[in-house]
Amino acid sequence: MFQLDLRSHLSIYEQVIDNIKELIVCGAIEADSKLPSVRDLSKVLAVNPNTVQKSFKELERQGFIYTVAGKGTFVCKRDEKEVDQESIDRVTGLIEQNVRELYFIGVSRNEVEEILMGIAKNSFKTGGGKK
Amino acid sequence: MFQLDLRSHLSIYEQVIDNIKELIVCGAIEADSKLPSVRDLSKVLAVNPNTVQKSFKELERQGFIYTVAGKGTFVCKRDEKEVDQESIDRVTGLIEQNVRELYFIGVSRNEVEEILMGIAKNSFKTGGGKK
Amino acid sequence: MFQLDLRSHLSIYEQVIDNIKELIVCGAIEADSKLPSVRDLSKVLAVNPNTVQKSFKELERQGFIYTVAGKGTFVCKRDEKEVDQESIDRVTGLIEQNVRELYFIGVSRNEVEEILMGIAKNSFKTGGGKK
Amino acid sequence: MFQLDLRSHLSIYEQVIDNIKELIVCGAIEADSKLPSVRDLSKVLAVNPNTVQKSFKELERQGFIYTVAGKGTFVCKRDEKEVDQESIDRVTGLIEQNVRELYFIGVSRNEVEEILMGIAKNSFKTGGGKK
DNA sequence: GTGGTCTAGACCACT
DNA sequence: GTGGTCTAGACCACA
Repeated sequence: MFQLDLRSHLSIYEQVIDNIKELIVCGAIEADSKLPSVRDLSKVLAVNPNTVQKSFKELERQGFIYTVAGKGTFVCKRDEKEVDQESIDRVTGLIEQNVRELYFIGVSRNEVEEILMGIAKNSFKTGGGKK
Repeated sequence: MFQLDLRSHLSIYEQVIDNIKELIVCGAIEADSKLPSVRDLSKVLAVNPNTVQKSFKELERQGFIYTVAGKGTFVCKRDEKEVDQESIDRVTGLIEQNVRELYFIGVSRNEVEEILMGIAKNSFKTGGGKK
Repeated sequence: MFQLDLRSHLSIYEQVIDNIKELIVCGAIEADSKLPSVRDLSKVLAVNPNTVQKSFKELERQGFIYTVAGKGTFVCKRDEKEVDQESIDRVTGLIEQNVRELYFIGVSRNEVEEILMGIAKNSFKTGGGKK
Repeated sequence: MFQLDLRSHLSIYEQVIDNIKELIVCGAIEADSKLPSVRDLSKVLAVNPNTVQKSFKELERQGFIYTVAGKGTFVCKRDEKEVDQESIDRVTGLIEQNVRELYFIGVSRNEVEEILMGIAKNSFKTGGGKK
């Protein structure tokens, strides 16, 4: 499914969150399809089940998955979620942070703008938009 | 010079790094000018000198400052840092991921574009650019 | 009769209890009228008969229904349930606690009053009252 | 500080959340004062430190406390929090649930209204309002 | 078999 | 000493 980077400064459960989120967001996992069980995924990743569960809990809190007791964990449909300002702010903050990092690296203002405009256009092709 | 947010979940030494980077990148501290000493800065910020020392070490490793034994710590010229295409690609990838997440959350294409334009402009004000 | 929310974090047998209670309290099911059998209801709801059985047991324990061996399960008359002051005090205390939390969150007095008025009216429509 | 009810159907970490929240909301713990450490509280309550930490994490998420790494956990000032619609909805939902329970117990509509109005007035005296 | 909770430890970074 | 993370188990209710 994906691999963990044990040397990363991100904790394991954060990596699990990011990886699953990416799989969901880019459409690699279909809506309402079942995720691997906590136990199975923990075995595959060779980590403790509690760690995986912590990730699942957070993913549910953020509205990416839902759990059905005794059945498993499933991917949310996009349409079912109302646009959540908190999430928008959170992600916008992450982008700002990354843009600052671009400046730190030494990218000029114009280049940053080009990068952002490029992303706005390309990501639309793959990620789609509301209308 | 700047203020720390003790409540932030970023550790103090990371905040020190980020703040000094910010000051350097936006030009508030000129190239080759001297930074406050570890002892002075630790007093101003009311933190342990070890914490400041750790931040300076990391800033030096990242090529933002250099130390002259017995003299102090100084800011590197921007040109001395070569623009690292690999880093740019990595960060650009992260931003793309975040933008996909925005689409998934339900943000429309136009809104995403507005957000990106807003960041491009605001981050320039505070984060500065190469030219 | 009613619908289950498999995604709810309330267990199914609790949902069955709540829904039947609701139907009884608002008068949708008359006193002494017969409830669907465990088997029938479990088919309609597409759940395990044991789950429905468990709900009926609990509803009987709480005094909402009674069973006649070989005949079926029936709804108790409202008057047969005595109003329990202790329970009222307990639940009232919980509501007071919630209201304090609203104030702490920063809701103004007027808004709290509006919220309470709204609940008093809406819950009557669906939840019903004694007379 | 408070006591746990091991026979309650609420899990331990939920009881810890509710108890601490109540202490904060009714003003028993002053703003910016330090809560017992995770380890200490876990000893007092005779539960596992992880259980207490789980409660603290959720309390922080809901905006009642904040943590300072290496220092401890502290109570948020009310003024620092912007009114959070999500929290209002959550608490309003809890009140609705309790009101339904009142109807179930057999309280008449008029009595429920009286109870709610009484709470609105009394809780204002102790809990205070925004203006 | 599923997720949810909990225990009794451990190690880490930070203050 | 503080919170944050993680492990390797265990038990529970539920389906």
